[in-house]
Amino acid sequence: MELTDRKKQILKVVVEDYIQTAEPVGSKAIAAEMGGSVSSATIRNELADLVDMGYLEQPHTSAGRVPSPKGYRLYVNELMERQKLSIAETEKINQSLQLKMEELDRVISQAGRAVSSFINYPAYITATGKQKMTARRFELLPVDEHSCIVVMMMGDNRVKSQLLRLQLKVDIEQMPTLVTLLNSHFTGVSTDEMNQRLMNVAEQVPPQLFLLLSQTIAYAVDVLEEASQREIVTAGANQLLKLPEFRDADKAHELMSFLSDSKESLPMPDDGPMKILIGPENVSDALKDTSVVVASYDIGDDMRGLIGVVGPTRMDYATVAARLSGFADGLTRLFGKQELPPKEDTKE
Amino acid sequence: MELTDRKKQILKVVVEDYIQTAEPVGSKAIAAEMGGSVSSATIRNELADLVDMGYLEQPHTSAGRVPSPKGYRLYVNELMERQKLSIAETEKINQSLQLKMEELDRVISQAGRAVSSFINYPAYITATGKQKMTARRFELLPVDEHSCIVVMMMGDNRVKSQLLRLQLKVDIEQMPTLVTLLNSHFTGVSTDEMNQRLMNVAEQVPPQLFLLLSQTIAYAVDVLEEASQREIVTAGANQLLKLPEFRDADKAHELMSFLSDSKESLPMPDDGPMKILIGPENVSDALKDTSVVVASYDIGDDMRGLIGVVGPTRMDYATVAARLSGFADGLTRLFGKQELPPKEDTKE
DNA sequence: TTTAGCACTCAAGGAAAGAGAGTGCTAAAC
DNA sequence: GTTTAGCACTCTCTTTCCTTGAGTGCTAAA
Repeated sequence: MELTDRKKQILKVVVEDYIQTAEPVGSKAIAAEMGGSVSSATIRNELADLVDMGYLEQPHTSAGRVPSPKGYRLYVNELMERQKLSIAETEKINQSLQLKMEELDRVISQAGRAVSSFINYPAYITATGKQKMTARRFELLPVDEHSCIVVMMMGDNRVKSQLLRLQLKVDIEQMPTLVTLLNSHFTGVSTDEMNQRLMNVAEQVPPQLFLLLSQTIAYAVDVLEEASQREIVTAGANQLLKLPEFRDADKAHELMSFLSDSKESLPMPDDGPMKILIGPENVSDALKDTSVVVASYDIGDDMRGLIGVVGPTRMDYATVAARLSGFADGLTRLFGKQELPPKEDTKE
Repeated sequence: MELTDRKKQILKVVVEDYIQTAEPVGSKAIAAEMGGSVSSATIRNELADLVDMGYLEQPHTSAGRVPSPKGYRLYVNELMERQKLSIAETEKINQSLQLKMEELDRVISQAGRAVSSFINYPAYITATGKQKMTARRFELLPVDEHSCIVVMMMGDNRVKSQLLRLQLKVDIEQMPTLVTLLNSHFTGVSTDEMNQRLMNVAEQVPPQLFLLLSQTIAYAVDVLEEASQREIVTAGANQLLKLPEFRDADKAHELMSFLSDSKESLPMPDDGPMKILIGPENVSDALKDTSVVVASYDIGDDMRGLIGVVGPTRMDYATVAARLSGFADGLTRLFGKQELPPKEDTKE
């Protein structure tokens, strides 16, 4: 059977109507929406065809039609009109991204909340480095006999620091030696390699310095490993409860638990600026009845973030896609503008 | 009318039964649970009295009895047997607090999740300084001509640092002057005062240094203000959906939105190690039908944290109280052990 | 003061009936 | 061949009514 233009148009109407009302769409309503150029009986014939072809489903014999995942897919690929954001909306997005440039994590979690509250679905957000994070530079600042501050600059120019308590007193004069050693042997290499090298220099360094050295490396390894593992933040899960498809507490609970406990299995496509996954296209079982829209944004050169929203398959794809890519652009701009000064290597 | 011992015992049975089943408790069940020493008819008489006295309520004429807030209050104050944690439970709590001592924020949010998942109710957690945070020491590390790292140690010995981009080139030789200035004029004072002093020194400092100085102070003010404002983390809101009193999506949504949006109005008592607020004893409207149990824990000398759980008035107060104080103790121990080295002032 | 007995109340659950939305099919019209 | 009007049919949803059963309140006796 052929998918005529009229069939497509009807499909479009069904999808858009159903997205709004969450109620099966009847032939009469479709006829009305199409301007009365054809009668409801004609529509009925077409609808029957569309059901046969798998684009629509019928909850029961005497109900209207509901789009199938295949129907949504066609809609998203061909029928949907790409929406443009209104100036007001763009304005609002940018406003909600007027974040002080603090720590990356914090910015991200705030952005996640902003996305969720603007799109009205639960959102998740993450920043992932394309490669393992390494240290670029170390510095030790003596505080007193018992403690010193370790400062580490990472590959992405973020700086982390902490107070270290010294187990053994260390002569302040020896600090520079240690810093030189740190910067020459422990920068630009993986955490495994750092541990390795620590072992290697063990004998060349006086014991009380070695203790401090290994504390420093332990700290560095911790921070680096945490930084290179993607942290996923979710926000706005409670938005689900407003949707008719999640009025059932069990369903809502299942999805919300998934969102808060098993974030790792949320879709993380590694290509393209935006991806839409409809119902069964999702791998995770918990998402089989939901759709996910994910967009990516850039953080400097070698990092990349993802923002996604999760909603019912009956999702307003056009609006969500438009807004989400608005946010992605906003974040790209945000990071491009303020962070990551020119990347000259500064190892001495 | 007098509150005889038997009445109290009956009240206790009603509360404990209702806590478990969430169903109104009938006279027959109570009689059975009391060992058959009295008949259900006698219980009925007593129940009628307890209703008159306001300790119990009757959903409708022919239903069993349900504790009123006043009844819960009496139960919590007098009747409840303080539970001790089993060794296994203590073990489990300590295990879940085996957190690497990273940034305070991160520890706290992880602890919040642990609390929630161990107690099975939504939890909130916060760390609040008793006083405004101040800077204790500054350091500037030149990176290259365009940037330097600012390191600041705060009053609680936490260290924060960030890369600053310089608008104007700064002579490296001049840095020490600036550091001395920072440490002599901008440590130990409020952020307002810092801004004030910045204005005062404006004329005594060469312009290109002043720019860097003001960037540094701006960063410091940001960090300090953020550190002294209580951040409240909530976790496990989805636990609500398992409870029969929140099967209704609207109710659940209302409370969950409150928990995620208006955290500031969660109960934050400033005295005593533990506080239990039952139903209408809560100030916030959104919590009028729920109970809150809050415990406090210590972080070093001048900071103090709060963990609370939110649940239905029908909450297993004995267990929750025991577990929560187990967590509070665990956190106190955690912070006492690792953080905050001896507090000698190290300003030069 | 306690208890047995009994009539009474009320929510919850199920069956039956009616309403309404929408379909599928047929036969006529274009 | 396609479109349309007409009509019987199907199925859900809502309402109503009835039944059931847990639990009470009251009375009178122990």
